[in-house]
Amino acid sequence: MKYDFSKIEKKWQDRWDESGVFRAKDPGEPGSEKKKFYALVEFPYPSGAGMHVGHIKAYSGLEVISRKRRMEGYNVMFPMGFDAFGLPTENYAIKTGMHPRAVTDKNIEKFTGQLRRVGFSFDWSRVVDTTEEDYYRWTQWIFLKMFEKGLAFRDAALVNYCPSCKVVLSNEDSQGGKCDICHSDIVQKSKDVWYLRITEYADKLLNGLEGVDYLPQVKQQQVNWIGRSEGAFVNFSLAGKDEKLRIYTTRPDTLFGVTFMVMAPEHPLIDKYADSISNMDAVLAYRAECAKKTEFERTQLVKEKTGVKLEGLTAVNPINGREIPIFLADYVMMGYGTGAIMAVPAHDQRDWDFAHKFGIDVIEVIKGGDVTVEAYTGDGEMVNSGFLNGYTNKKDSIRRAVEELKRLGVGEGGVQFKMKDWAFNRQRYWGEPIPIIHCPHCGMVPVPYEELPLRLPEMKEFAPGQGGESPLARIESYVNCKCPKCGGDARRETDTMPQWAGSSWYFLRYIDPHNDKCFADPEKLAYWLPVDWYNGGMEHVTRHMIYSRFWHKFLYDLGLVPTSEPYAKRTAQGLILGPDGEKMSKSKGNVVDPNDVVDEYGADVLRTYTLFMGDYASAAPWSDSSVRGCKRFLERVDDLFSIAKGKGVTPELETAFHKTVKKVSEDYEAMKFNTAIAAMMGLINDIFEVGHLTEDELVTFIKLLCPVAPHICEEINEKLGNKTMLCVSEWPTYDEAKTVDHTVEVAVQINGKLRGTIMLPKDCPKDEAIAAAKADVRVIPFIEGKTVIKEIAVPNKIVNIVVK
RNA sequence: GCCGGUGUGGUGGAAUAGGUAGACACAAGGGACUUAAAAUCCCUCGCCCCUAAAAGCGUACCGGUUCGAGUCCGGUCACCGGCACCA
Repeated sequence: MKYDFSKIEKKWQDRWDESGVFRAKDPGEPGSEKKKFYALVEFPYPSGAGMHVGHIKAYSGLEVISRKRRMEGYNVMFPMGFDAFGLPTENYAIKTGMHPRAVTDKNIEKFTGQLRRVGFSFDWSRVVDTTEEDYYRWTQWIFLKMFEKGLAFRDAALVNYCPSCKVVLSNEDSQGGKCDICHSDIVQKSKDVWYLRITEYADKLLNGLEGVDYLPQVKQQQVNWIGRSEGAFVNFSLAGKDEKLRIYTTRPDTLFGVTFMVMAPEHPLIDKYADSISNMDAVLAYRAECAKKTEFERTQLVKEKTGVKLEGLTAVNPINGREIPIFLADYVMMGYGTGAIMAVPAHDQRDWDFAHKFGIDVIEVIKGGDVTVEAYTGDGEMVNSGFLNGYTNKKDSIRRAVEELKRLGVGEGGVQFKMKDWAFNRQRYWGEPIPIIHCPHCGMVPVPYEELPLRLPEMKEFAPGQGGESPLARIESYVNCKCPKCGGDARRETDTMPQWAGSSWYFLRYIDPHNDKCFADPEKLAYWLPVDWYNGGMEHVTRHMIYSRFWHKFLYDLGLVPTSEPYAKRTAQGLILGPDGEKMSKSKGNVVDPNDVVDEYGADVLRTYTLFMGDYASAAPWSDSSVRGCKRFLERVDDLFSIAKGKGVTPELETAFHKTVKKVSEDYEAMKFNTAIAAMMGLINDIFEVGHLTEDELVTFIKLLCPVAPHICEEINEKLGNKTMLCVSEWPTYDEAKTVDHTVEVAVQINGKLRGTIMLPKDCPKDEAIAAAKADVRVIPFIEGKTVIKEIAVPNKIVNIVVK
């Protein structure tokens, strides 16, 4: 007997909507006295292709948790929105001649339709769209706060530039030397760019990880991204000059092994002492050559070291007075540390390679390897190192070296981070305008807060300008303005913000999405924060999560949000691969559209399958035939109604029910949805074997299943005559004592090999279990005529008899 | 190269304070019902073996610890993710 899913799914979606059961209650409203639970999923980028089933899986996890929490009596907020600024929309708009606004609206409508059909329990009254004026007004507002505090600043820099998209990209966006959006090669270009000083929060971002419940891999990735290293700054003097060459090292205890210095080709001291450098031509040529390479090429390739020696300029080791040569080499970067290093070829492979090529001395200072063959990077006894000789512990020798540097006044301990400041501007139309005015007299002047939002002006042609100019620069009426400070003629900043901006604080706006006085009411923030559980993809745990944690911590320091961390817990779902086992993509033609699945099988089947297909955190390929298995399961659930009679319990099923309630309750919490569903499948198999169950038991069953397949469960509940909707009824409980069987099957092993099984009463004493095992007909042949050496009995599990 | 993860039937995957490997599904094969098909129901389903039982072999590979190892330890290989000349 098949149920008409298209009819009942629409019916229940409408009822949930009309009754407002999924609306989160703000402080003061009836219902807000309950404990709050804020579940957050990463809001989608509304692309023209629409959603694929991977989105559904990403939201289904916390959908189940949210529905369970409501049944457990929580006031739940589970919101949804759209991260809609960005290049794909703009590129599509340029291609088709549509306006990005129209494209965005159309895509959001499509996404909303897809989401609605799946029956998610989102609070649709809180939808945010990062491209709406009411939203980006506050994105700009937060930016101005950062500007006010000196965290948003402008600086000339070599930037990653994408010649195809005609934009400047952050390092994060140009990983691998390729543009993140169009995958063309990045080139280096000098330009004035906006930065957010995220490095100022490096320590806070790192330390904050101690107090949050993130998946260990998530934490580890963030730690690596921030990349804190402890070491020392050392000042080498330039021979014959009153000048210091400052370097950073993580191994100040290897100072006696320094045989040369390396500076980044762009190092400013080179220009300052150009007169002293006799081979300046070669130096400049080398520098020009390096400028052609991207940072990726400089750092990525395992290539032969290149470099050039500075003739006429040498450095002096402050610890032993030794005069050493200075080289330029592109393996040293201006952007990390001080742009110069002390080279210890005996104990750093890069330095060793370089020394080997240029015929420089190698001095061993740590025993343990053969430094004539390769660098030795392990631990060992310090040698050839003056006051450090004899140290064997790395920590101790470093501490001693730092003390000595300090005493001599030539250096001090210090910390470096791998994380760089965040390049924050794009020369594109479809983004938040940066609300800054450039005045020839007053410099950079913020647009007054009361004039926000600074609206994105209307344009017909918004293709980027030549040479990386923002299209906004072409609108005279926009560019030309008066300085808010002095009233004189001024020019407006024409760059826009990157897509990461809007997603850095959206979880705050959900809390109070319609507020026009501030980004969110403090009382509401105090009630809802922090986000109790945030789920999303592993690909966002460094960039998006670190950026948003940075914004949140900034707002916390201003006293504008009540918690220092935005997210109390973070989990991640795995991808859904195409049926061919490849990552789903339009070009491969292996994308599965949730609408097609809903049309053919219904939303409940789609939801069940995305959760049943495998471990939630792992990638798994889509399988059409496996979807049919979930359909059969739900049809069998529907069939339960016809065999449910009377009240009370079915004795044969009682233990199975208690076990299943326990298992499903626990598995949902651990996001082990696949085994939870398997347990319910197992139970339904048991029920059909018995042939009947009670109405009470059926209610328990559909309550367990309803977070996964809510429509069919609500329908059955109604057919049973229950007036309260299942989604607001109480989560079932179980009796721990009734989850255990009275007789258990115990395995019998002889010498560790399974030879039989025996049924024993639960908690049967060891000696009785062993006696029973020995008496088993299948076991007797294996012990007859042999000497028993040892007998092991694990209660309710196993008996192992060792014989000889 | 470094860091992290994974490796289990034809397939997706279960099972780790060490204790009956393959739960739950999918696919496949056989049967029932049907004029027939679909749907549904029943049976079989790691390998070896003509079949069945028994025995033997099986959780990437090699070795170790243990009464007992998918699980712990050492080594090897493969794949996936992240970072990458980071001083």
